[in-house]
Parts: sequence; structure tokens; C-alpha cells
Amino acid sequence: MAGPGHIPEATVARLPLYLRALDEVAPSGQATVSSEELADLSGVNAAKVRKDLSYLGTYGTRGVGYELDYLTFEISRALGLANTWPVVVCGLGNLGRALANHTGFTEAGFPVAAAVDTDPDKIGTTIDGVPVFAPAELGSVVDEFAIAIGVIAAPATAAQGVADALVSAGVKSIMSFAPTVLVVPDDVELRAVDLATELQILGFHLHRSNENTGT
Amino acid sequence: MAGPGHIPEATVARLPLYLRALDEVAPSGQATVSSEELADLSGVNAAKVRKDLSYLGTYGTRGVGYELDYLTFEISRALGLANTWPVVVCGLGNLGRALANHTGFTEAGFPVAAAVDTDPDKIGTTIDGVPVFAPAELGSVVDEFAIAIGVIAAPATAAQGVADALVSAGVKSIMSFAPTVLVVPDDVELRAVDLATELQILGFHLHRSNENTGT
DNA sequence: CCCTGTGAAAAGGTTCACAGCA
DNA sequence: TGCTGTGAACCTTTTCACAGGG
Repeated sequence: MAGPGHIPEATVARLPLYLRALDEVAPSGQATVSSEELADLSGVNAAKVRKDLSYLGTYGTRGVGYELDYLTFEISRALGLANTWPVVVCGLGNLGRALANHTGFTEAGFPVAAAVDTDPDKIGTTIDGVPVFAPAELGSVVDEFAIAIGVIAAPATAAQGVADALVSAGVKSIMSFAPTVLVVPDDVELRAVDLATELQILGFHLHRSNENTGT
Repeated sequence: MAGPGHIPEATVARLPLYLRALDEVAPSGQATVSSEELADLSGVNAAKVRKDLSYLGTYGTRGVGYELDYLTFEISRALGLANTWPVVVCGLGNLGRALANHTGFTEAGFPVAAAVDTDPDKIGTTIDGVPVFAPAELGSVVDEFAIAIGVIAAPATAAQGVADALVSAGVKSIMSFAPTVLVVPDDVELRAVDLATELQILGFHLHRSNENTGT
């Protein structure tokens, strides 16, 4: 037995890819997968796959590969997917509504249990099966639905206030789509996804290759 | 003069943050910003800011800071924001519609010029001012609207086909929200944003801290 | 004295290459 | 022979610490 002493962040970020790859292999009925097969399906290289999996402990068989069921179980466990983690979506603009209704969340074990918005017309109603509450109710919502993760889809100007409210309510994990820097305590895990930033990074490369088309 | 010999990827990914920080400082009317101020506003540390900016060439004044207007201009230029890059959104499910209507894209210089969907009821209509075309029309859409970036919001099963079509049409930058690995030629820049994966990464840390709450 | 610019050190992550077990 | 597990080399990124100009 080799316990997962400490798993590097970069590895953690790839574990979901491996899990997806394993799901794709599963229907084939094969009992084992090689690191190369996993690598192809997850878009990384085989050496990296092996090193990543070695951090979970040693689950492969030399000359054979990894047992599919067992590996799936171990990765799921490392990711905490034995539990389901209820999510509250904060802000029901275009993006917020799409997220509240996003089937991929529930499928991955993160059901959207509640939403919060400032619009009086929405408060008290149900949107796509998700009950909508006022911001002031956030604390009790977190308790009642055992919210583990807050998703911030509010405008940039409101985002820090929402983050503060989530933190006060005891939420330790936040995923933000607001195009602004959020400040949270050290013990709160924050992941920021900024769509405009992503496009600007693509823009950099577009611009670069246009420049190099000269000379 | 020190030309931007080669800018590391990690730096490129932070340039949009600095730009946003500069926008926040602008209303104050101050003429210069220090690396520390920029650092606070963009959530990184000051040494990193200085090193990053040094890759663009040297624009700061010792003892004073960076001239706000000039720095804004230089970062914008490095990111290619002098141009606007029209975007096509492929797939008008929940997420696709939200993206097509996302004001942040246009504001950042990436107008959504067109959308593509398989639904005959949507083809030929206009959704939030964005004309919708059939997948088969993608080639001509890319030409007509001078599309620079393809955003894939189609289901996982359709995503690779959409990517192939975009590549055939000559698109060199793709942003994908589909929860699957996409294969594209080396000269095509691909950024994948997987929402379920992001939540799973948060789940890992939730799980970890729960474990450590014992003993 | 203040704040930038940058070598040098440290940390983190990736790739290589091969030993070792089935 | 086949494929895992892993030390070692390598590369990227971050951080430190301070020289140097305003």
C-alpha cells in the first residue's frame, strides 16, 4: 500500500480527464487499459499518465496495464466523487441560467440545488427545477441544501459581495465566472473561469501568427 | 528598445488580467501605476508583474512606476486587441445561447458574428441579433464574416465533427466547452474549458479537507 | 529614498530512458 | 516480450534579492 502522500495540482487537474477516458473505454468491455491508451484518449502523453497514476499509489500491472474498474474507482475516490456536492448558482443572467440548467453538473455529481438572484420577479420561483432565493437568504440556503460549492455568475461589480456572502455562509469552494479578481480567505478554494480572458489569449496567438506572416 | 523576443505562455495568460486592472485604475485619473498596485488588482505578486512586463520591453520608470496610458496601449497591442476578431458560436443549447448573447465577448473585441446549429427551427433565424446557419454553411460563414475564432458549445459527441469543420474552413483558433478531448492540427490553437472538470477539481479539495478533519 | 529591471536560486512540472516484474 | 514505475535530466515558472536609474 502506498498512500497518496501528496498529489501535485497539475496531476489533480488531469484526473478528471482520465476518468472521462475510462468512461469511454468502459463500453468496449476490455478489462484493462494501458497508459498509452489512456494517454491517447485524454490528450496527454503516456509517461505523464503513469507518473500521475503513481501518485495515487500503484495500481497497474507490468506487462498488462491498469485494471479498468479498479482504476476508475480509485480516481473517483481521489476526486471525492463518492459524495455529491450540491451547488448554488449566484446570478441568473444569461450565463447563470445556462449553468443552472447545465446537465453536465448533475451528471458529474454536482447537482444545482438552488440559485440566488436580486430580481424580485425571479425570487420565490423555480427556474428549470431550481428554486430561486434572495441574496439575503444565502446563509439559510447553504445550510438547508448542504451547499458545498458556490458558482458566481453575477456581474463583476457584484461578484466580491457575493463571494463574501458565500464565505460568511461557510462555503469553502467557489467557482467564479465574473471578470474580476476576487479576494477570499486562504482556506477557501477559488477557481476563476474568465471567458473574455480566454479569448484574449487566443487573440494573442492570432495576432502573433499574422505578424510572422510578413518578413 | 527591447523587442518582445518571446513571451512565455504563463505571461500571456496574465496580460488580460493586467489590462483589466489598468481599466480599474483609469477612472482615478492617476498617471502612473506601480507594480505593487497592479499586483493587488490582478491577484498576483509584484515581482511577477515586473517580470511579465519586462517581456513586452521596458516601459516603467524607476522610482515612479508605469505610465498608465502607455502600458495599456502596449498590452493591448501585444494581445492583438487593435483588431477585432469575429467569433462563430457552434451549438445553441443552453450554454451556446448564453455565449452568443454574452456581452463580455463584444466588449473585449470578440463580437459574435454568427452561430451554427443543427436545429432546422433555428436555422435562418436570428437569436439575440446573431444569425443562425446550418453546419454545412460553416465554410461560407467563416469567409463571409471573416471569422477568426470558433467557439464549440455542441454536445461531446458532435464536438470533434464541429472542430474538423472549423479547421477545414480555415479557422485557426478554437475555444471548446465540450467535455471531450479534441484533436486538431498543430497550427490550430485550442483552448478547452470544461465546467464539470473544474468542479471535480474543487471536489478533490473538498474531499481532502474533509479527510483531514479526522485525527 | 522609491520602484523598476533582472540575474540567480528555488520550485514545480514534464520528458526521457531504462530497470524490473508479470 | 510488454508495459509499468521511477530516478534523473530538462525545461518552465516563480520567487528572491539587489543593483541601478530617477
